[in-house]
Amino acid sequence: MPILDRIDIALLEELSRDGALSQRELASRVGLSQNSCWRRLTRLQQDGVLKGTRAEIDLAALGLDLTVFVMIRTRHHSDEWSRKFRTHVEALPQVLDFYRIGGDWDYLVKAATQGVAGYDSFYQSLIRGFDLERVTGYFAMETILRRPPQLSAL
Amino acid sequence: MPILDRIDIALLEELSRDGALSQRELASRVGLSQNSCWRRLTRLQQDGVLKGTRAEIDLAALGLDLTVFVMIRTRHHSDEWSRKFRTHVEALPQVLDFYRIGGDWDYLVKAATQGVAGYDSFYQSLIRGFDLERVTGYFAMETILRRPPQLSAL
DNA sequence: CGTGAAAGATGCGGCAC
DNA sequence: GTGCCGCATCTTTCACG
Repeated sequence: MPILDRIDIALLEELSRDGALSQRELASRVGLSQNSCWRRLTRLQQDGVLKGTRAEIDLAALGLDLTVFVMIRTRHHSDEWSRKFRTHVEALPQVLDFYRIGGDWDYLVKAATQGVAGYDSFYQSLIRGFDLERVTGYFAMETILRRPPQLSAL
Repeated sequence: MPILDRIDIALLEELSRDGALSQRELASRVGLSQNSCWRRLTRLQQDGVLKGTRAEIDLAALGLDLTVFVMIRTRHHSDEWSRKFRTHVEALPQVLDFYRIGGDWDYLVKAATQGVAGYDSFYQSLIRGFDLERVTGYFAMETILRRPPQLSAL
């Protein structure tokens, strides 16, 4: 685990808020010269702490206005069934995140669909051909908060 | 809702995979001149489709190695209680996402903590002072997939 | 939509401390 | 480890076809 000082933390927080910051702007915000800042950045990238930058897209503006969390319980736990199911889920374009979880469910899927109609067709594709014990979708009625990690938690 | 052609979609997909792409590289990938590409980008930004770019940080490399989804049901639904609860949750640094959801729960919180011990102290802070009917945390045993929106779904 | 051009901003790296 | 400085490259904005 790499050792990070306060300046590294500050760098990461700034970049996780705005990945398009110029190195000069970034350097002045964290109180470094542009060059030192650049060297820290390359180090953080090599250490694998910074894993790249992505543009954020407004899904609702594209019609993908429903976010849904789908909890799934299955009766099958063989490697082969599991592998097939993963391949099936990954092939569904509406899927954003896919976790194997503990507790009284097996999988959690986060998906974005075009309204409830889009969810229904997604749901049909999801369960087709797979023997699932229970599937429940929770619709996001309101996104209260969505933010990058607060490294002050460390 | 803005109208997007195939080139816009391709632009958005490229940038959602790598927000640090230079405009030259981006232009050549989608088959445009660098100048046209720039004009489309500024349009997409003004339309609010592109909402900025963020660096992605490897949480596990910082010790935040446990991702947990917390489902919450409450007995209180007044505006005032709701406002206080939201303020309380937003103040917890471990919180990444916070949704109000439908179905048999009221809220869903996604959080990152330092192991199970970190989750326990997060849980204690979360419930302190609030009368919650039921709180259940689902640990992510494995992150199978995490990806930007697949605009081919449109 | 493409081309060409020009000004200013930026990244990267060498160098000295 | 830090800051200073310069060059090559890139972004951004024109005018024009």
